[in-house]
Amino acid sequence: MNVQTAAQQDTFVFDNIVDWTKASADDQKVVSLNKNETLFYEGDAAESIYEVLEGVVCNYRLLLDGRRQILGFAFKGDLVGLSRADKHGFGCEALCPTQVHKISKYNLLETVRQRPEMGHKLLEVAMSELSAVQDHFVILGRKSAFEKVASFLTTLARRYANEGANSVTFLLPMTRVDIADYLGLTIETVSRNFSKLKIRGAIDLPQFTTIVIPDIDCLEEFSESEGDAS
Amino acid sequence: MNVQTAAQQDTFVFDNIVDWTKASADDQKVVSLNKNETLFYEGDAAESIYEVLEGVVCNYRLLLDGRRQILGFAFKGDLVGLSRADKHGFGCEALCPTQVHKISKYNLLETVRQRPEMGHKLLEVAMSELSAVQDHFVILGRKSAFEKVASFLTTLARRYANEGANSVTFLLPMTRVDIADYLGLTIETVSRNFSKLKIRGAIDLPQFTTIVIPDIDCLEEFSESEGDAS
DNA sequence: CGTGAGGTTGATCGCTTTCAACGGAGGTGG
DNA sequence: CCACCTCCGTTGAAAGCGATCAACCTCACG
Repeated sequence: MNVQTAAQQDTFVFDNIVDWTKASADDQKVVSLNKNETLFYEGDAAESIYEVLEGVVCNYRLLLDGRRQILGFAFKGDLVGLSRADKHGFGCEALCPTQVHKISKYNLLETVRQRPEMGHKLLEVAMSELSAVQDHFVILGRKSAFEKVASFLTTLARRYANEGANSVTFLLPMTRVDIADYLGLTIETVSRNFSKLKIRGAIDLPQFTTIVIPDIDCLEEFSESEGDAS
Repeated sequence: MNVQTAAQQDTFVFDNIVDWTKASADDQKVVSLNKNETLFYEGDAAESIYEVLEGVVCNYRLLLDGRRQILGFAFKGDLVGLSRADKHGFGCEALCPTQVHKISKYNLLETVRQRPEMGHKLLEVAMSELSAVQDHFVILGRKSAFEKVASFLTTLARRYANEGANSVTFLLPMTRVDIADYLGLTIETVSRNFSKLKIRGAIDLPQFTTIVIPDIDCLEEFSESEGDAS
């Protein structure tokens, strides 16, 4: 559900869900979404939760005047739509062609009732979410634009990098608008700080969507220590 | 755990916890804290969770250079320290004389294993947390300083107001520093926007810590519609 | 090729921060 | 009892960062 979730946790979550789906019911189905298609809107009845099988979705909230805040991105293996209320508190849409596994909330809760250890695991997923959310608070509330962008790319880099690797190349699944709405910035500011990171050699951008990070540790240093050197 | 939690939910949460504590164990104890005393630090072993019995605490994260982000406030009836990891991901300290109920995490998990419906309730608490967290994201990422302060006071007002009442007077449990660190602002900006709200008649401040809100609905209008009138 | 969406870069504006001075409340000691 | 001090909050002036406005670029697609 959130981009902060570390790679190991993904696997952990994924394993759990596979477990549940095998365990619980047979009315579950796969939903396919194209780029920019909506999985559900804020206010829709929250009858199901979803597991991302392939692709990326984002959760977002809108203000009345159209301002948007992206709450988090959900990658393969992440859960979306977990909510106590009977209505979704946020919208969710695909950033690229995406497949999700639709899981009836009723069945899920039934399973939890019947099999305590499932509830325990689900609780752990929810708690992972809560802790994943906290970096994002610090980023939004207390970091400069430069640090925000560096933090964001560092997190993505660690997600995409192989175990133990310190360099990585990947394709950005989201646009500059999405990044801006996630970090509480404008697209121009995001773009300028991409350039700034490029000038300093922390990243390379052979194409708009291709990110090359030669040294993740180096990039990470920019994420908390305002680029004060000129 | 979070100031966004609505009053009804508090009661709901509180009822649950009372239930658990009766159900589970006998090694639970009450911890008393004075103003500014720490319940636990970021990185401490997370062996217990806490229920606030009286007073207010805040959860916060620090950056290396001392910048602080308050993640949320926890009032009477709220839970603190829920976490999947074995270390606390944030610090927690009292804002005023406070009593908390210390609940061994081990006992809690044992209870959940033995009594599935407890896990279900705990899960609902965690999910309430997640949804409570989302307003805060919008506030931090997409609102102006004026809207942030108005949003904050509106939430507090609804928490302290009697059921159905549209006006309320209460004492702020937190300092301007705390508010600033919660909203991602400086104390000066918080102070200026308190004054701005006062000039517009949305609030009154007979003393520093006394907030008078004659019309909560009116105050709320400022929380999403930038005070564009002069 | 023409067109449009997405991205970058430059110039300027304005909100929030920073720096600084002041004021009130509470506590302590002479 | 009052002078003094410190903490917290407010207010003013100036600086700086990110937003806004605007022009241009790149690429995919018809």
